[in-house]
Amino acid sequence: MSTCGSTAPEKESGEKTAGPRRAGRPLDAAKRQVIVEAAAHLFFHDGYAATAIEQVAADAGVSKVTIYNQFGDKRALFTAAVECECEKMRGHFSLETMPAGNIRDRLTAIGEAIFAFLFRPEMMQFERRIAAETEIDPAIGAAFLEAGPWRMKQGFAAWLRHAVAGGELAIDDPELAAEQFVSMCKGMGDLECRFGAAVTPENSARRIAGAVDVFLAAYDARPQR
Amino acid sequence: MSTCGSTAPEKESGEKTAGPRRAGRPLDAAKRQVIVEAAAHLFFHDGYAATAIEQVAADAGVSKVTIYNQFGDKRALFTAAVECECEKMRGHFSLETMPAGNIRDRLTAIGEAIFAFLFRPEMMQFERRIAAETEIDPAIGAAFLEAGPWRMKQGFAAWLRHAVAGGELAIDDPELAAEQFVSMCKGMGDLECRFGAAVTPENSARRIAGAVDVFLAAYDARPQR
DNA sequence: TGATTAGTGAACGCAAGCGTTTAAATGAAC
DNA sequence: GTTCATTTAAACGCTTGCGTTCACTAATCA
Repeated sequence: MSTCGSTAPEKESGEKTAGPRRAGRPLDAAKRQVIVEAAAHLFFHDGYAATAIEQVAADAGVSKVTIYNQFGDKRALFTAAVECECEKMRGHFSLETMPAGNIRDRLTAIGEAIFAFLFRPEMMQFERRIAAETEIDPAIGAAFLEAGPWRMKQGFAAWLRHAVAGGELAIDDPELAAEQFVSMCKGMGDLECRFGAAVTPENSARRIAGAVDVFLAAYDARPQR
Repeated sequence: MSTCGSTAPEKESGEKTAGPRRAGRPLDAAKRQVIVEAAAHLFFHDGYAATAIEQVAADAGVSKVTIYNQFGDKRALFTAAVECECEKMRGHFSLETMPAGNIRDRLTAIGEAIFAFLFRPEMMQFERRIAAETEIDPAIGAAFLEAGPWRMKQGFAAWLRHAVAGGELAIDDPELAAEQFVSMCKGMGDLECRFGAAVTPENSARRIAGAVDVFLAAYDARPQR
């Protein structure tokens, strides 16, 4: 459980501008946290429009007025939920703990890890919602790209650079190569998932194996034959 | 302008079941067509929830009651709009008219055509909407996959098989290879577009060129060196 | 202790929008 | 020409849900 929201950067829009010190009872940070958590769950499960503030209040065990007190309006609450989720995402994925082995096995493991991470139902839901809301507020989409895909791409590109330095791979443009590998792993599974078709484990395995094959055909520094 | 809707298959839900012949004034097929057209525009531009039936009626130059007469309710109208759009899509993309040249140039041309087709703003909008509504009605997503991505994949796989038969490419699994090529062409441009980031022509060109390079490294039947 | 602010629960005002109804006009079939 | 269903315009009922107000209680600062 992360602490996003409890130390939120005090935006001016709608939220009370907390000066050096205010008289009277302070805002309850714990409640704020519970509210954001409940809101995130509902927003990303049911959608923005389909989520009623009253329901968020009920789930959070809090009065509706408290929500308006803390966030100002529904959009601000949604933004806070997105920030919270992005914050969680930042910590979630890392390539540090990948197993050893030859380059082929390691790539396969990475492909599987990426796949497992991206294709979780919650992640698909989250992506769908963010995409829908990006039209209304582009900053939401930008925050997601920064926290998720771009960050991941940089991490994987760094990993590839390391393998290049070690003489295992020969890559001119690691960023591009990173995109290519991840894209091939996803293949059409991406679309199928988003549009409600079942993605079978066999298909996924085939895609990952195929991605490794093609990737190594292009970038292996010491081909087997 | 296609004629989708005017010869709709007379679903039982909400729509009048037209037997062999009914007495009185028949439903106006031309109006039905105009309504679907207007509805599609609004639904895919503003979203399902944000589209008011009254607005559809106004845009179509038709009474609201006529819409309820023809379609029954809002969801049925949306479904009709999706079917109409899918029908249009079926005719739109073909690889028949690709230019001649060596395999490298032809692949590049195909990559560019695919890219141009998929990244049109209307297409991105359409995809977003369909994804959002798939949760409510999975049949909508399935219809889209059938009419769009899967169809396209089959077409491209057939093209690849042809190139294999001609001795230009060496591919075991053309369906998988088709996915890989298209996925690499899209790269992260897909995500960036969906989440509101600008996709520069330079990046797109780089992705397509990179896709061709990697694809040929893996599948070229007669490598240059 | 007293001022100030947050939290609660209930009620309200208000706007949007779906789907229906009415009464009159239109148009196709027989 | 009669018959019957569709079309139209306007109005209505109804639901949902945002955001606010009120009276009251609880917590914190000075």
